[in-house]
Amino acid sequence: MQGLTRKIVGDRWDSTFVARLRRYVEFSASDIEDLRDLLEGEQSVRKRRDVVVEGGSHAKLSFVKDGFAARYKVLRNGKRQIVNIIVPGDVVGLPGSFLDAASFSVVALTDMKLEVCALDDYVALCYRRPKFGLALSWLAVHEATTYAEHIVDIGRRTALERVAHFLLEIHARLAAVGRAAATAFDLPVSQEVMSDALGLSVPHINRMLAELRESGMIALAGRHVSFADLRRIQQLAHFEPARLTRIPTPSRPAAALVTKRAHAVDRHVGRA
Amino acid sequence: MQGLTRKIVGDRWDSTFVARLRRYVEFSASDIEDLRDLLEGEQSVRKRRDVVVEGGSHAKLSFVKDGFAARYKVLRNGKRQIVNIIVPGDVVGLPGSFLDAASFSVVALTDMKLEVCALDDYVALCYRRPKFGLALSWLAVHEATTYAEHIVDIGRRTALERVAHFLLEIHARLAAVGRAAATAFDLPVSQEVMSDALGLSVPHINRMLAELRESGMIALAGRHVSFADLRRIQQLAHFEPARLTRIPTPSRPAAALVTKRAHAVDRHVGRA
DNA sequence: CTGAATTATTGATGCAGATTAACAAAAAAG
DNA sequence: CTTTTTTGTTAATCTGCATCAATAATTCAG
Repeated sequence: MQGLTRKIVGDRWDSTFVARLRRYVEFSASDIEDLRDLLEGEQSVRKRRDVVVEGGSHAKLSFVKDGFAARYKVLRNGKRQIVNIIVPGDVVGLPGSFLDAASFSVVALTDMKLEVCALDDYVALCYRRPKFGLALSWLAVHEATTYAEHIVDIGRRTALERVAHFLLEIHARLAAVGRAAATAFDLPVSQEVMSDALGLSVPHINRMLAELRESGMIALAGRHVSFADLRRIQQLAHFEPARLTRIPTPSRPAAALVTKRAHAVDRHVGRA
Repeated sequence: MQGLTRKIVGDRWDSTFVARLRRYVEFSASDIEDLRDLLEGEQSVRKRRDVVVEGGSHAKLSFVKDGFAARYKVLRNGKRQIVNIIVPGDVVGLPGSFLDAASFSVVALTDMKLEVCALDDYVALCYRRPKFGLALSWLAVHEATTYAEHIVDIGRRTALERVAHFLLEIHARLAAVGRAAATAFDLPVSQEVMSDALGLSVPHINRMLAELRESGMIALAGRHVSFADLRRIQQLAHFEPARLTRIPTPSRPAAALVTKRAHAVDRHVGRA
């Protein structure tokens, strides 16, 4: 059952997603082999179509090889909130697989290429190679952190700061998987999408972009964004890149379990 | 190394947190034993103090036995955004353990009791019992989903809806761990905290609470909240409880890995 | 190449919610 | 019980951004 899969999958499938997983843990060649065997082949999704992630036992995990998507929710009043922009190297299907009702949907913002595997199979792999379970945890935590930053964005930043922060965040995420230059990138996203991601109206997004342009912080050529002065815009946006640690390797197999006394934490109050 | 730990920990430590983990996977008595052995003892944190989660290899996971906390970030302009309210049964230390710099902090909103274990030890346990790695993934995904809902809240709901949704969400989370009645609960949280969680000003929170009271949706007695008409307020808030699925058990040890053809997804567009 | 559909841009108007400032009511501290 | 600190409540004013509306510029489909 190996040869077949590998042939369909091709030889350099591992680029984006394995690179992503390797940010969290070290994987051996045989680990990667095992993962590769789970893949059911490449899927394409057209721009504007939903990326389907059936619930229950048919649930799938999809690794984004190429293209952009957005996870969103539509309220009864018709407003849409985009919760996350999905970029190459991301995994689609995590929340979807875990919740009965798909309370969130995912649309392709561009044509996409996905590598799909069944959640059940991935879980089985985790039992054989626990490393993958941990990698999944890290991935999920990383995603949660992205969401957390998004909350700060929407909750307490001004419109201008939000837009700036949004651009910087996407840039950083693309750069992390080698899809962006040092100070520029392509953002295949309309202003309407940005407005739904940032909780602003389209006209206002437009004005803020204009302001960033006029103040010389960014340059726009179609949907190519470049940062004129990275420092300055980072400062404006209160942006700080997330530096994540890797999963501790089990060097000491079942580490010394020293029992410690319970003690009160003694630190200062948490307000500024 | 067992007996000692167990004595300190006490006999019914498992109530809240194990109940929480059991929402995701089935655990045997011996699984629980192993987890228990990791615990370093109970910690107390006083109201208004930071819950410390050292980074790097000293990272700790803390299981909240009792009390409330808030994960937050303070911007340079002095504004604070609370990203998540932490309730009994939650785990503190996930993002903190994974990121180098503690970009978020956690304050105790009330006096708290925590059960602490070293992240390294938990990781080691995951290698021995992969189930725990998966449980951690589910926990993290669940948390991410909570965050996602919070983004929708702040991004696209009116102030009134936000406050209503906030109350309903906390209520649901408390009810899930047996800390709330069917239509009432205690919310040990000041209006300032609510304002920082919901991205609103304190006076406005106050008005919205008053409005909910006047319209007969809630009753407030000090910090005891009760819902007069659950349906109505749920409707107002666009609230739908999250129903999560459990981790598929590896019934078929290394499930049949059938290779499937790559095929394009064919569904309709994702807008309303 | 041409009309249709998105997407971007700009302006005028209104309102939701911020801000500021008191003051009342509770807790907490002493 | 008194003082201090924290929390809640209310009101007056101001503003950032939504909303609505119209037009230009693109992109897409045939």
